[in-house]
Amino acid sequence: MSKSTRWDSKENESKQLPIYRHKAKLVQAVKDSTFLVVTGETGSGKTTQLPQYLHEAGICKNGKIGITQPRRVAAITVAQRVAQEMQCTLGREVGYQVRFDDCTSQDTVVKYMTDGCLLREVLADPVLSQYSVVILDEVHERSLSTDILLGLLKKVLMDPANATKGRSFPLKVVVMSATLEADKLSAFLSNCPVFAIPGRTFPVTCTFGTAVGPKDTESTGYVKEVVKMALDVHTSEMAGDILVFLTGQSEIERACDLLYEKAETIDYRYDVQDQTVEGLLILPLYGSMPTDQQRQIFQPPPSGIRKCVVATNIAATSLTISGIKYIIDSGFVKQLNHNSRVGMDILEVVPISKSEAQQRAGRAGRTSAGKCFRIYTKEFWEKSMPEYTVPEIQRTSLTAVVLTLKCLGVHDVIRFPYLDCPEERFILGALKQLYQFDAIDRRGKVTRLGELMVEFPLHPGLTRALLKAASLGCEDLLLPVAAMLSVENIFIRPGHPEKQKEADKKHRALAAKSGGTNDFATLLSVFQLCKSSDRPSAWCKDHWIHWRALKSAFSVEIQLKDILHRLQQKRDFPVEKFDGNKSELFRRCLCTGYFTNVARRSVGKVFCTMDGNGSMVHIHPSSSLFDEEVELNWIIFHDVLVTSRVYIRTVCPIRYDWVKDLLPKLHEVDAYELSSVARQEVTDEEMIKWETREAAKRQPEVSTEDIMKKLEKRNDETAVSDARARYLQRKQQRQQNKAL
DNA sequence: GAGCACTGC
Repeated sequence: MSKSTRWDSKENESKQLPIYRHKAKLVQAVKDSTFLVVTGETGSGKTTQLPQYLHEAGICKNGKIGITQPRRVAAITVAQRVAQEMQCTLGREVGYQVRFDDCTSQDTVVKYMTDGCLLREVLADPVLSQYSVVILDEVHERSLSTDILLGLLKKVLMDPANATKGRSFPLKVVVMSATLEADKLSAFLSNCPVFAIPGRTFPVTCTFGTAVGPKDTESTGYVKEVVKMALDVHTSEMAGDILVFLTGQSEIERACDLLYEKAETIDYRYDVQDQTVEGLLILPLYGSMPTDQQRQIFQPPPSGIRKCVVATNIAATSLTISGIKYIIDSGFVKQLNHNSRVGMDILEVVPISKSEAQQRAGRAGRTSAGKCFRIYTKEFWEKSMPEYTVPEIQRTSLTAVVLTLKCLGVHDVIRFPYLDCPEERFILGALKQLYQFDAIDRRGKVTRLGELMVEFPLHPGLTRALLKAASLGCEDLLLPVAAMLSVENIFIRPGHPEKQKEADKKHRALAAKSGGTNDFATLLSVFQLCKSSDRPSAWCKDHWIHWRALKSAFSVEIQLKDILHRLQQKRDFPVEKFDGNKSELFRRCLCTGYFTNVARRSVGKVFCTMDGNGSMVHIHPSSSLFDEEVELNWIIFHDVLVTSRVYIRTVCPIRYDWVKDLLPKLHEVDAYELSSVARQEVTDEEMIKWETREAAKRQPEVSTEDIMKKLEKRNDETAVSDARARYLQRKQQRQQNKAL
């Protein structure tokens, strides 16, 4: 086939897309208004075609067309396809930019990118002077970055003073979403026009089951039910692959084991409805699985064999498997929720939303009509499942977001135009933490340190520790640690008990090599050992270390180092001196970033946090401090894991002296007082009043009683009663100790 | 004495 005919067929293909008939009207609609909402289900062609139409219409003579995607792979693959359709080399007229991979050039006019990348660009150029059109795609997914971009663009463009500032021509914004959220988006963007494009998907019939009722919101019995249903489908439905949705790795492995076991007993002569079906291929799928094993999922099964993929939510949006005709939906998902009261992120299993259930069902109708079997009852659907998934911005810690906004000149972070407002206490919590890290001052203004911090793609605490290390000239200790802590868990723990023992032994040995009492030091040593190894991937395999994760830690470390060196070129980068040994230096730097996560020994392996909540936490058995006998009274920790207990992982022993001056800062500013700072409504009088109160409150050592008083003032009943219960418990314990 | 979904900069 010659090149031109191949392209002709591509062109015909794109002419058959539902969007093609609306080409002229769509281009006109973009020209006519500042904001435009475009809706269309998957398969309408909006992502690949609209940028081409706008390019053809000459809209990019002033500047680029930028299209955001919530995921890297989407940005890359769509750019590849569009470059092919436009017959140009990828990276020239059509390009993409994602973290660690910039495939654009001077000529690039159609630029696909991740939403996070565009947000970074806004930080450097708030009016996006390089762009003539910005298209936000997949807005219904409500990713954190997309939500922030939406608010920023609204704020910039709705204010006529901003619209022309720094720009010589107007910016157009197109917001693309699935049908459901269209009206809400239009209303948000001052009732801008909505352009609806019909989709091109096949019908999926859904049925409800009997296994999970509204009272079973926390049961895990659904694994068995899901397996039963999968076998039922396999034996009674016509040929076509099955996709099962569960919540996590261990659950998936359990389900697969059960399926193998039961599938063996099937007699294909009598048990199976469709006689062309002669076997079942069972495949697990989850994010931390090795990539080559993931690839297997996409290969079509041998003739006569039905494929059954048992997956996490990764199969809902990130990966598309062709040939799926049947969906089995457990109705649950694992979700990370921020709890502002205890200041912790907790990963929990929760019922999915109705819109998410529809999204899952839709995975069966990509190539032909399909069926979706929900194992939960209609009553569960009505009573336990919310209409929509709570957007990320209402579920996560906002510390980094608030700093970003403040650096963009948005001082009033409470009345910022959010599509859905986060709870005020989430914002106040973020402000409090930024203040504790010296990123903002008492009036809520970004400090010099805050300006440096915003440059790093890290959690603010980690950034704080890194900057401290840099000012002391020991950044080489912290850069790898920061990189290791910002990628997925690098320690592999297999399911089988024998291998588990072996992996644990290797991990313990690695910890021992770095002293055996500091998990952060272990991370540093793993990073260094692997990096200096001749065959790093083999080294990882031998030590039960996740090679893919470590590889990305290597890239992150390089990126962080680049950012740091760039900032150090500037004149006023802080420089300090320190006399002491390396281990102390290392741990002191960590303290600067983790003094919000200090805990003191209570009894045995139980520690008590010092953040005002006084929560009881346990050292996780994976920590090298778990079976350490040495006297540890004070520790800092990286994160919390709530399972059968409240566990802290990645732990490091410290001395009270190192944090004693920092600790009062934890109680110095109550979130309530910061609320006025957040709004920038403080008058001088208020400020003086506040300062006086603060001065009165400042005491050499913070006692539990003080924390109690503060909590009571907050009028947060649960917090108070929880804290009181804990306080009484501790008091009792002290008395018992005294008696002994 | 162990249970981490998924993205993204």
